[in-house]
Amino acid sequence: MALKEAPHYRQLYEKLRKLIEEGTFQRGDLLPSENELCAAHHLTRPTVRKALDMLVNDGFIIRHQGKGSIVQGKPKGIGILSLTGTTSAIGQDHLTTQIIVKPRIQSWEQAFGYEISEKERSVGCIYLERLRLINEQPVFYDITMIPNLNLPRFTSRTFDNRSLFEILRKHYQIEVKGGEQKILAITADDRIQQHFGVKKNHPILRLDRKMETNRPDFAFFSQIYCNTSDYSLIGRF
Amino acid sequence: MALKEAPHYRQLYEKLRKLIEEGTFQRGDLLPSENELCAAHHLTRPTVRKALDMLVNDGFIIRHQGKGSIVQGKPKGIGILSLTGTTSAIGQDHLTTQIIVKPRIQSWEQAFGYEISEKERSVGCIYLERLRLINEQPVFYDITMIPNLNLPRFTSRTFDNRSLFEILRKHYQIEVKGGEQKILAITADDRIQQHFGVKKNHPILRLDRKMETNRPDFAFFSQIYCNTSDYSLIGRF
DNA sequence: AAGTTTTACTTGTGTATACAAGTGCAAAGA
DNA sequence: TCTTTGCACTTGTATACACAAGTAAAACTT
Repeated sequence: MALKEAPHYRQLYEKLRKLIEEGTFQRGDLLPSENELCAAHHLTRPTVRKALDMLVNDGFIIRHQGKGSIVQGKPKGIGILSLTGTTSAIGQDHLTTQIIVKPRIQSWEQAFGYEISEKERSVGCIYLERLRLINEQPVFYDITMIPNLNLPRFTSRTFDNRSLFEILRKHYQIEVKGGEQKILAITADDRIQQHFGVKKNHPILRLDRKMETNRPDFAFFSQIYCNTSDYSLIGRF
Repeated sequence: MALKEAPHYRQLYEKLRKLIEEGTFQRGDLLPSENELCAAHHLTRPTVRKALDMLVNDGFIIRHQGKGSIVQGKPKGIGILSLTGTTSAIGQDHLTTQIIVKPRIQSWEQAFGYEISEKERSVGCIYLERLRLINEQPVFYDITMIPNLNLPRFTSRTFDNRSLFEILRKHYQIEVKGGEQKILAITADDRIQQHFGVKKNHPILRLDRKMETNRPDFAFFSQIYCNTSDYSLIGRF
């Protein structure tokens, strides 16, 4: 069962996306024109335009008629983790991750209010808890549950420096395409108070999320507690 | 200065969107096939597909190869977190709006932490405050600031039943295409305590948003307080 | 030198066509 | 009767082309 090759427009999208993420194209740069991309990749304009449309949708570029495609840079926050704080931009340097509960396989009946299928229930889930610190200050506490389906060696991987999304992308070709989320404000309970070092009644943001992926029947779930007193969440919609 | 007609794919998108919003097409229904839409509207498939692509992006339909375009209904509970505006959140029946500060023109220097241009500053902004209730229970309090640019008769319009987004769409052909937001959890201050009828230290969700529109240099701003104790925000990302 | 027009680029919209690939059902076969 | 095949439908991908419309700079005119 050979993997079918991705369509051309998707391949081009991936290439360009990578070039932007790696910084070859910087914010404010002009992408090669559509016709140049056509020639370079032996494609026709509608195909090239489809790839560019995807980049627009994902916030990597904007286009101006008569001018060209202008690079915006990596979109901030498609999976939460972009923040803005009193201290300005946060490079990944200042972000550290502590694994509170190492990835382990366990049973589950549901996931943060989201229903799971019979199959997902029967295979169990990969469960982990992480604490994220920015400048040594705890900001996120997240609990993740992933159906234990075709993820070899997952529990033995390291999560220290990379985001979960990136690991899924690189090693398993799983791309988060979107999802559903509930957001609410709560007060910290005992456990969260401890992790965040805050007092009773401290306001905390909670996100319950279902992440949908490029695999049609594969989704996973997270519950995330955020201390937003110094770093608020930012994102695009 | 005649208004230029919208492109065909956009017109078709509007038509289909309306049919879905009005309930002519219900969740689970199949839309007419692409070829049928071509014949009915005298368009070619690429044009029709572009309209359908937009409906997919906005969550109104999904498509299955070999089957057809399946109506999803109005994008879910989203309200605040997607482009459709708050009125589609619950079903308009249970949602009422009280205008706390009627739309008025006033000066501004900035908008909830977002920078504004010199021109925007000089023309002033349309300012309004609204309280939204779900089943007679106050849930949202929002402050909106809109640059006072080419919006005739705006301050005299009624906001009772329609969302702000819809008014901008219908009367000014302004469509919110996306935006940026900051989300944080806070505790209710005196004013919010009063509006929501909650105690001190009650956790409240606050969103500071910049809304970008189809007009390149036109954006507006909202700050939204949400009492999420009974209704949590639902959204897609 | 300053203003205007032209020109050569860019992206935006739209048509016409072809074939691939998934779905569901009806007809033909065992 | 049950299974398989085939067909008619659907959406997915891709080519090739044409013209509209916005942008910027070169070329021309005054």
